[in-house]
Amino acid sequence: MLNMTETINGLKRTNYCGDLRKDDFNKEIILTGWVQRRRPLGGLIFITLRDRTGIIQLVFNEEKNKTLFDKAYNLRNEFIIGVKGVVKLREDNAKNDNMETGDIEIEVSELRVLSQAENTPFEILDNITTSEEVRLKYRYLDLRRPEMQKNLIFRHNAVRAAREFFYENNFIEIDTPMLMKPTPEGARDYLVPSRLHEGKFYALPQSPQLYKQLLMLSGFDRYFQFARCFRDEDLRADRQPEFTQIDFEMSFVEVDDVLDINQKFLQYLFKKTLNYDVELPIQRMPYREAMSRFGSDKPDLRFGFEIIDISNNVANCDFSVFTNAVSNGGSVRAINVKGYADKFSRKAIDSLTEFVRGIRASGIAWCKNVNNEISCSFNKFMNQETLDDIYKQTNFENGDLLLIIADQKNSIVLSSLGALRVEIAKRLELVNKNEFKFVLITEFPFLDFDEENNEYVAMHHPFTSPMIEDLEYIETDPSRVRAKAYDVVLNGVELGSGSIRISNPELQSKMFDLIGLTKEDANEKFGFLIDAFKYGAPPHGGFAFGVDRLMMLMVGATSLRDVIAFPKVQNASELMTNSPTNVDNLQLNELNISIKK
RNA sequence: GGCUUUGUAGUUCAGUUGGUUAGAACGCCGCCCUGUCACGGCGGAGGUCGAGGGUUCGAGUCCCUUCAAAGUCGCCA
Repeated sequence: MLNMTETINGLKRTNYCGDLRKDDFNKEIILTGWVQRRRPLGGLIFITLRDRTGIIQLVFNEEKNKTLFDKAYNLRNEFIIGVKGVVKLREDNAKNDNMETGDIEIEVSELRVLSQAENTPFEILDNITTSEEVRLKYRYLDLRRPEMQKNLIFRHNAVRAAREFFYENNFIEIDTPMLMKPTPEGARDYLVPSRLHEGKFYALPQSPQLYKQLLMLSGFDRYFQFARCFRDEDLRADRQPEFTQIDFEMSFVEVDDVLDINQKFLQYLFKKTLNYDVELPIQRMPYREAMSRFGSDKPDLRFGFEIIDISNNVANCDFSVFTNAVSNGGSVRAINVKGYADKFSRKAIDSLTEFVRGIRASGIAWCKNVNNEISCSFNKFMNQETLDDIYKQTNFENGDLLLIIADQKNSIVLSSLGALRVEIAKRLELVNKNEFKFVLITEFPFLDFDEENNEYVAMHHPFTSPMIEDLEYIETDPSRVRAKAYDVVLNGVELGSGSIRISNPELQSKMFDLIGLTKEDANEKFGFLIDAFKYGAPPHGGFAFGVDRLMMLMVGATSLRDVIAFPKVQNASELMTNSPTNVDNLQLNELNISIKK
């Protein structure tokens, strides 16, 4: 086996496979690449050669060179070869219109086998049906597939465009530490034990938040960074424990300035990489409006089915499910699946009910109008007048399906209807991957009430500035206070978030106070920041985009794993290297760590 | 931590109320083939049915435990 492999000495590549065209005919060229496919036809052998740019056909003719032909006969898929040859035009009847290089082929004069290859566990092709589990175990093979190469090269181009944008807009690129002080608030930290400080730990950054604010205090004015971030929380299709952010911060700005840079960046990026025009200004929507119309702070605006409050219409009917919800502080709300009533059989509605039960709603009440015949799951509980009132309120007409959820908790009504409208759009195949609907969600609540611990927590982070006009409620009605915090949402996915920060030390200590952080706690955790603010802080604010999510949407992938070279799977392990793993006691002893059995 | 789905050849799957030697396609190997490009034709190899235990005369199929993967709720300042 070994003596079959040859060296590359003296064989210097002149071209990439996918770049050659018919204008190159008669040129002598040298190519390197992977054997995509071998097609022997008796005295002729065709080889498709692949590199990162594409594929091209090589041809070997037994009559012209028997030794070379025999060598080519022994090639197999994924062998790595170098060839010298001449570009030939194909006869008209031998052209392949499905191939970029289908007008030409290479008549080979020299062949070197640079590496042999065993049969791969799956074929190196697009449109394979191989499970992700197998693909990830052999990720290095999966990454040979043109689709994956395309995704990662797209990502490279996007990152490059992003850097250009921020350079051109006067941002300074600065790295912040990967080993930093643990922050028990928010997501769980990935901890790193310190050898030199027995029993002490660093944490990997969840975000460079504090450092970037300090850079503003230092006067860098505009900073950005491609920041790797780590959060030890459970995974989702759009959530990896290790991810990349385009992180930036600006001084002497207000909300509008940050949002303006955001939308200009998106416009630049989409134009440069996809040649797609993002129209400015991007629509803005206050948090409260997003929640009441779409039941989500990351609404997908590619389809309708907005949420309609019918609490007032049903408050006095005889259906206790509705009346109980309303009288106990909750609500009854509906979405009108306009024009699709005939797509939802009784069974389909049952499965939607199952779906919402999974998100804590107790069930769905429904009305259906097919061919002007109305069927309704709750009409026996109310008079015609009330029904007509509901129909009018929801614009319920022939062909429509009305789905109603009632609960004593508004949050359950809204979030389940919000999830339901997305699920319905998915089932009706109403979502177009090539359509990009942006929305800027603004005026997030300043505080979030944690029912479990009966306390207020900062919704964004404790350095977020409240809106000045709401400050008067901060003692009397804290939940009413809105923050100068905003998100960018694309097609129902949160692409990133940011805020104007507090730059006044007194306001900052008030905020710590409000979220139940004592002076001592605050000093212990953020003393350096509080100190820093004493020496002067410019007004500042910033933002961070999730690069992985952005790439996922831009290439039309449904999982982050398709735009990350070596991703983690659902339980946060990596199938290829099989990490995390046990470490030997020597390593643990040095760190003074013992594992509890 | 909870819920749902999945696990059978290298890969993707089928496998009936529990019943003979577990099948197909693609891939792989061999032979034939001078214009293929998802080449074609003929022949062949390939299985711990995720693992362990149980019920049974008999288990891929039923039960229990466990492992792995996907989605999701909680969680993600």
